[in-house]
Amino acid sequence: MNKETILVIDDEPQIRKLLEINLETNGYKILQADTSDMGLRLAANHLPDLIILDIGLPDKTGLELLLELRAWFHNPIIMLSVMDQESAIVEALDNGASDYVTKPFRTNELLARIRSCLKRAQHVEQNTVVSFDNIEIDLVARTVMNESSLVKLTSTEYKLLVLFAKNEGKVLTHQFLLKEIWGIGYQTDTQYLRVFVGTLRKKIERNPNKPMHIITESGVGYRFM
Amino acid sequence: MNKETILVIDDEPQIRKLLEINLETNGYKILQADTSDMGLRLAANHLPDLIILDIGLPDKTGLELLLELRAWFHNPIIMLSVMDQESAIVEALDNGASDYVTKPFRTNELLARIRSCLKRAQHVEQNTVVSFDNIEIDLVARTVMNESSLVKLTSTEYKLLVLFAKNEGKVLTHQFLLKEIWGIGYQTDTQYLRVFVGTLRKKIERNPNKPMHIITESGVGYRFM
DNA sequence: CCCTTCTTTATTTTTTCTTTATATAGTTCC
DNA sequence: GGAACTATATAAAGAAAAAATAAAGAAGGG
Repeated sequence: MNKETILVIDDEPQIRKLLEINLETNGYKILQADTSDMGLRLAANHLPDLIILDIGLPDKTGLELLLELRAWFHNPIIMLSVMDQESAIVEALDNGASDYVTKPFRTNELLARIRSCLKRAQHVEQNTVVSFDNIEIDLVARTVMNESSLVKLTSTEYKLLVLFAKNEGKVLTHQFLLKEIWGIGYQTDTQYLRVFVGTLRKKIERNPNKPMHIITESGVGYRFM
Repeated sequence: MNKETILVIDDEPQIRKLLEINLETNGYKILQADTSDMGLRLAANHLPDLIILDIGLPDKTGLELLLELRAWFHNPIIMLSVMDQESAIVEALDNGASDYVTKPFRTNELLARIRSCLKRAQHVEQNTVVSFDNIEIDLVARTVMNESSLVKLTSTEYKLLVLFAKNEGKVLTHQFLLKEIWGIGYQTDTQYLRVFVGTLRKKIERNPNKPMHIITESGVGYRFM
């Protein structure tokens, strides 16, 4: 799984260092900014999964930056502040902050709040469905539909189909396919491919004798359309 | 617009009164419970938009109740507690609490956190009863019916079935299932799964030899339909 | 101590993979 | 264009892997 990226916007180096150590040991990738300008630029360029934003910045108030970010940035933003002033908390939360933590904060609590925010954000994630004409592959559910009816594929057949789908239009050589599915050392077993391409065609082609999706490139390999 | 309903579960009458006044003047409809049993019942019957849950209840710890609620209740739950212990906060947040506020709390901050939670909750439809063909799972009562007769499941079987039901249609890998039910470190004990899937099938499938609900995905895992 | 549930082991059954044989299609070269 | 060759497709059998089942032993709770 990919590391989640967290952007820390804070002008105090010791806070940044503290967060850097703690976040990195917990498996996050971390970006740092000490001004709101730099923070905005980093956020736009890297689209972090979460932003930790200090309210007291030199060039702009954290609240202003929060509003600018919220115009387009929809991932969680956790506000950080020495101010334990209720009105600041209320204002931040009402303007789109996902959470508000006052300094000095407890590391484990902050980490738990980060996890909580990230979990919530992830929930909205949609299914990744790839379709080609009559075929529909749902990579999350790991299902394949042919003319809207569920196709039963073995694990090798599924792997092969996904590999084809990910390289739509390209010619994939026998060597490449064999290496990807069976690993190195099987690169001469072209017959495997013929058998599996055969069964795949039976399962997903409208007319397996006249394949429209898995095209043979004689002497080279196959191409998926 | 309809008034949003908030359920307060707390055994201290003065806290409930305080919340009642503040929430009602802010336009919320409020329900009150002073025990976890009553809280659970009210939650199931009224499906409130948000729950405020005190961690120190007479009959059950707030964390236990949180876990029971989270089996089926997906709207925000804000934990309330006199305990300012970091481990309690971390535990609550990691087990599905949407936020955690320590007593004595500031009213406006709590209201802001309520607004924040309600804003991001997308009001997903939630059922306390999930059914599939001949199977009916009551997540509140923790009971399962097959052809309208009660099925006796062990706690592990129940957990497995709920996990399946919550991921209908998706292939769940052996690894994932083992991690979710038995925890990390059991990820090679595929045989456990076979045994438990076997007993589950005997209890919920019309014809356990031709399962229609728990489908085997050889080499990968299982899929619930 | 009994009963329920969980864990292990052994055995059978099912599914998938690999291999072989043979038919069919495609290429090359005359 | 057609024979000779090469590459591909298909079918099917045997081997291997995975899954299902049964049942015995262990653990834990009342």
